[in-house]
Amino acid sequence: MSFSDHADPLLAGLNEQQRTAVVSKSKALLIVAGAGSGKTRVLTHRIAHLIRQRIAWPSQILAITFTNKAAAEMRQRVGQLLGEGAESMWVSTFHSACVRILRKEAERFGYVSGFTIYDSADSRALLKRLIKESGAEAYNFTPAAVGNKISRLKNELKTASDYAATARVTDPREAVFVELFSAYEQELRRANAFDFDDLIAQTVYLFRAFPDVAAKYRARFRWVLIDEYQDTNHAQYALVRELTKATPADAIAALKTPLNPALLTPAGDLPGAALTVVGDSDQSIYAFRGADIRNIVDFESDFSDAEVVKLEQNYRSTQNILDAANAIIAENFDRQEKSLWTASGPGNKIVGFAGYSQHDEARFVAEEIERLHNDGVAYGQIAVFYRTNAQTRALEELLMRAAIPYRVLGGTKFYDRAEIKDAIAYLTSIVNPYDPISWSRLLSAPKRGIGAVTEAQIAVFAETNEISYHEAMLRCAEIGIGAKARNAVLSLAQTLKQATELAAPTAAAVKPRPVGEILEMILKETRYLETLRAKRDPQDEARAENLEELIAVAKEFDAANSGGTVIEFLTQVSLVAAVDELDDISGTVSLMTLHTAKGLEFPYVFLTGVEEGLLPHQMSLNEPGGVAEERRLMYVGVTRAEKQLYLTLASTRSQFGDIAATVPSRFLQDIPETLIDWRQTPDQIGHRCYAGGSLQTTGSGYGGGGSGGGSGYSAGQRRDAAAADRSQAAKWRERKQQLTASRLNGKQTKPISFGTPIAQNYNDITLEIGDRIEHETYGIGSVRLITGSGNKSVAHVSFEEHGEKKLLIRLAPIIKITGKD
DNA sequence: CTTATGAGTCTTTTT
DNA sequence: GACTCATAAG
Repeated sequence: MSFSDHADPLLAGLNEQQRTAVVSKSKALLIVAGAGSGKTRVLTHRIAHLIRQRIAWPSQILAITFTNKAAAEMRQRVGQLLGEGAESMWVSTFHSACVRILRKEAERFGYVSGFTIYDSADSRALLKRLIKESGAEAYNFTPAAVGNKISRLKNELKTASDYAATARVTDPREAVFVELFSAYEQELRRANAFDFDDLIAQTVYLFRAFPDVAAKYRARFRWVLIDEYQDTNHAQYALVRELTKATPADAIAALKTPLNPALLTPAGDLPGAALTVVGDSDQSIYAFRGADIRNIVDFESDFSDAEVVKLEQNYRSTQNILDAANAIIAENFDRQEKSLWTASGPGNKIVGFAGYSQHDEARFVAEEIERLHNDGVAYGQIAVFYRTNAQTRALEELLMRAAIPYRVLGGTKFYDRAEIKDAIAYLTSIVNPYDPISWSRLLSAPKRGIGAVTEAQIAVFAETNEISYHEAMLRCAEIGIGAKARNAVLSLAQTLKQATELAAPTAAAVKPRPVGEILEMILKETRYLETLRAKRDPQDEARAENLEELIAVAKEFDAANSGGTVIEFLTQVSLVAAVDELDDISGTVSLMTLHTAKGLEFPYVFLTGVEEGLLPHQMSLNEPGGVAEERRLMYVGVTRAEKQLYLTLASTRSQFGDIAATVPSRFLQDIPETLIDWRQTPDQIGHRCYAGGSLQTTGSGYGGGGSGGGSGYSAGQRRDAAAADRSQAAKWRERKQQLTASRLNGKQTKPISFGTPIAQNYNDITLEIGDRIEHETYGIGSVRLITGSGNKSVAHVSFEEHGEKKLLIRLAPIIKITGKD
């Protein structure tokens, strides 16, 4: 501690670089912050410093973080440093900030402030309809694929007409895609809805189309700070540029409300805001979402007077962990040289463990956690990471068996559950009765005798008369719907009307009711909870409980936001991220994907599934830069650990009941051997085991990818395996066949409920036209036609009592009685 | 119109 | 293996 600490308590305990970053007055500041280098601390202290020194008012600060959780934390920490005055700062994610701006300015460009935010499921539902309507199925378009492409384009700030201008119109597929894209844009607008990507892109368009709006926000936000800058995409980058641009004098003069003259230059211009970005290109892991690493790499050339501060001292991990992390990331060639170091000593070696199967791996994790816990480590200090959500199954199973309290972050999110989406659809529809997605969803939740036909009739009526779906329902007598359906529609319409009245009373003097109350009223009137409870299924009981939980969430919201509207509640709900759920981790082990883990730290970290095909993931291998990104992902995972890191893998991994041998991750080999203390090495359990005997059950042809020799394959089989390995598509085909085969085998060994003769011939008969067969339920019939081949052969059988049926020969419960008559 | 069943499809990461 | 989709039966 030097004596200058006394000059400014905000600088106390900071190192040289950190201080430089905190006090910098640069208009453009890049803080290159290695993992664990205290960047959150630097950011919060920088903001506090700006305010404390009267360089900025709190209201002039816009700080963008990656998650709402991080935002809340930052606001709280700044508040702590200052004692007060942090309320008027904007601290939020890109998405939340944009929603706030859009809600305020929506009317300017034909939207309503109560617009709906479509999540990816909503977008897909809309696209599905559009694909069907346009007949694009013929071109093999799937909602997911179209959605991804549209998302990519929107992240590049390309509209449908932009794209149409560059697309090869001669390609019919391209032409159809352009159609879909523009239909999608139109439908969103008509529904008064934005998708996730729109939130950013439309804000950029808003600023570009309405200079006075842009000027207003530029004048307000004089200090813009962006965290995790390496994960910004082009649209976000453009947004930052728009916000921090200088504004010419004539645009200022055009403003309705004049600006504080102190902000302007003598010539009357508004200079650009000061921009601080924090990031680490080694931790860029969202390229699949359009994140462009160049945003951070090119920062210095983007802003000619940029100052760069590098934070390389790590305060989080032991040297052993850092050495491993450095060794892993050093293999990425196009990076800026940076090496983390710590003063905290080598610490424990990394513990490695290779299990026989994912269960074995999970068992090790569970046992080790138990051991740690017995040694006095709190569960909340332990985290388990994995590459894919599917890996949670084995982990959860073993943790549960060991009675270890755990919590899965992300995964099947609360708000993704069907019953929750149903309830949310009601609220959404109340706020935005023009939104077809939520309306269509609530129609049959719960089932009330309104089917596809009735729905389509009402929808058409609403759309042709340009009225809301609610209004169309009220007027359903004009449509000519059957009496039974009509009653259901009318009663639902009444409920919606009542709810709308509660949420937004027509009389100005009446105050809106709290969200929890409205939700309860809807669930009561629609008898949704009642219907669920009436069923015997325990799953439905769980659903009812989830709804109760949602009501509790709504009431919590009401309590925390007095006078909070349904719109605000919905906004909050639609923008929650996985980590935002991480409020109380004190008593539980945390399970999460490597992506979710970014920005977090834990004393004890298990990084599981360190295998080829998983980390790096199979899917990344064909993508340009894919493996480099996977490497960064591994780096992120490793650097989350403070005290102790575990790296685990399994020599076989089964997905979908099909067991495959695995190969240790290439990243593992980059870590110096001396850093790892193997409890069980991959060699100990390696390929010998795989080659030993399990091959019979997994079948031939799937042994490629390095499992190599030593097996009982014939030369021909091995050649087959190699050939299959050569092409991805062939591999998939091969694998699918095995899957089918293994299922059939499984069935054969199980006791079969119907007559034994059928069981014996279950999956291995050949049929010809004219054969007579007996089916378990259809009885006797004769084969009229055979289509398809191999496993997929289908017999068209005409049954004596049930007419003609198509049966998959391998699967159908049939027995051949006689040959041709 | 709803529900049950069988077949077919897709498996990376997420604001 | 989980989920969706299409189809047939209730």
